[in-house]
Amino acid sequence: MGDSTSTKTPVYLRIEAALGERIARGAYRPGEQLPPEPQLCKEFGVSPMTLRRALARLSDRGLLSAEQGRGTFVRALELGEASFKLRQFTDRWQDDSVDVRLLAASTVRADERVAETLGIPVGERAVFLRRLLLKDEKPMMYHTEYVVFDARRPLVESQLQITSLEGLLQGAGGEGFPEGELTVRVVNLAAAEAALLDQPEGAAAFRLEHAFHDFTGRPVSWGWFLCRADSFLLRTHLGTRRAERGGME
Amino acid sequence: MGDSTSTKTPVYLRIEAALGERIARGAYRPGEQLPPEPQLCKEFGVSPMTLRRALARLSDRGLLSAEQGRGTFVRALELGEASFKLRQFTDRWQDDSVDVRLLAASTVRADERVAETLGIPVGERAVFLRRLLLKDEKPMMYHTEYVVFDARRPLVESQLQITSLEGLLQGAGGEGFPEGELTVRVVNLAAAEAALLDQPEGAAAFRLEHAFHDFTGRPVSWGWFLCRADSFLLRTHLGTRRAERGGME
DNA sequence: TAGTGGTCTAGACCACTTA
DNA sequence: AAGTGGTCTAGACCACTAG
Repeated sequence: MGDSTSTKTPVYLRIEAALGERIARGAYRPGEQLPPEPQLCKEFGVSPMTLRRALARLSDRGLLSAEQGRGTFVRALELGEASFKLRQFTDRWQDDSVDVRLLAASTVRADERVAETLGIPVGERAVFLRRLLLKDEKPMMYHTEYVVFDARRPLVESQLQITSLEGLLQGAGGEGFPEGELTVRVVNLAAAEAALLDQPEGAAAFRLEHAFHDFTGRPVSWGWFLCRADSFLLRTHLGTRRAERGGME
Repeated sequence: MGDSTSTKTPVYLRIEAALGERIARGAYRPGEQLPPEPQLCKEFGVSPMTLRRALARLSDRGLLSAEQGRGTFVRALELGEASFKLRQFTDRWQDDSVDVRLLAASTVRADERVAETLGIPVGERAVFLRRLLLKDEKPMMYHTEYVVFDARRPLVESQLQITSLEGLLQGAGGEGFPEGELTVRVVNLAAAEAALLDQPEGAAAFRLEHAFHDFTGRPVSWGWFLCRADSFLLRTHLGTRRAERGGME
């Protein structure tokens, strides 16, 4: 008597919720062993596969750890298990008040760093792009990007037409490319960057670097976003509570 | 030719790898529909449940999206789907060369901010802790923490005995508490903080804030780590390649 | 209506741990 | 040997989408 989780919810989700609730309330304590699967099957009146589906999800969430031959145990909360989704980082800019202003678009000769990152010879041509992203007229992100020049692929044109953040996030080398790496660092803004972002020189900022590759593994694009410290953060919840749904709060 | 994934690998993992490979090589392109499940079952010679397990994992990884009644489709790579694991953030400090130095341990009267965050009246007693974390004698993180004072729970003592980073990450309010929130921001270091971290004043730094609750949802602990910009970053891979395993690279 | 994915069953067999 | 979790089967029935 308790959970009247609208009867249409799949059984495995209800079991997941029920067990998560017990952990949250302390009925099952960290380190404790859960009842064996056959017993839980009887308790919930389901087949092994269904029960295991619920347990697997709880394990994925880091709440349980199953050890073959020993049992299933409640895991103590570990900071290291936390994971941050980039989506929340940019969610608030996903509306019409966001403006993408193209500051520069040209081809340049690759210097040493660009050449190495893009896997091309020094001096080779590369597309160079700079954008400023504004929300309600206020600058929020400053984007720099280098794209391998390829006459057969009209990347330049499609890139130039990007005027929304969604387009930029998907189009930043991502259009159809299957591999990418992202790195988040923290930096002090240089004078020019700070000025564009309407921040004092040396202000702290996130630096979100991205690199994309094509189907053969060759680099295609490399760049980074500088994000104002006062407008961006990463947040996550650790533990039993259900993950945040939308992202609005 | 190709994958001789040691014959002991479970079938569902081999199917996941095989399909992921096709996406990575461009055999299945973003937006394309996958063959229907019955066909894939025949191709791989497995039962529906096993195939679906592989598909479910690929969906979880963001490579596929299944739509009931329509089909299963290859998803284009989206920046927003990226997720960063905090583990990598701290992994490199998980050895014996890390030293935890206790700078302060006392009880204080909660000021307005502490009181609000910990959910106690202003002026109530709280445990105050400051630690400096060093690696090879070099300061890396600066930790500040407030813990609700509770005479029945000898948190203070157990906290004082923490001398390893592992202990601190698990013990930072985490010991047996089922809920927590983490926030990553970027800040400029104040003079005192910078001095302790051997950085110039105003240097950019990560600020990892943590808040923990007990089984009834009441706040127990609140604090934050300041992390040198040159020693910390968050990195992730987007796309088909298998997620990094250990964290060492 | 035909075809798709989503859930669930009631077992089987295997791998591992503990005693 | 007994008990644990891990994998897998060969179906069933349902919900949804499309023609």
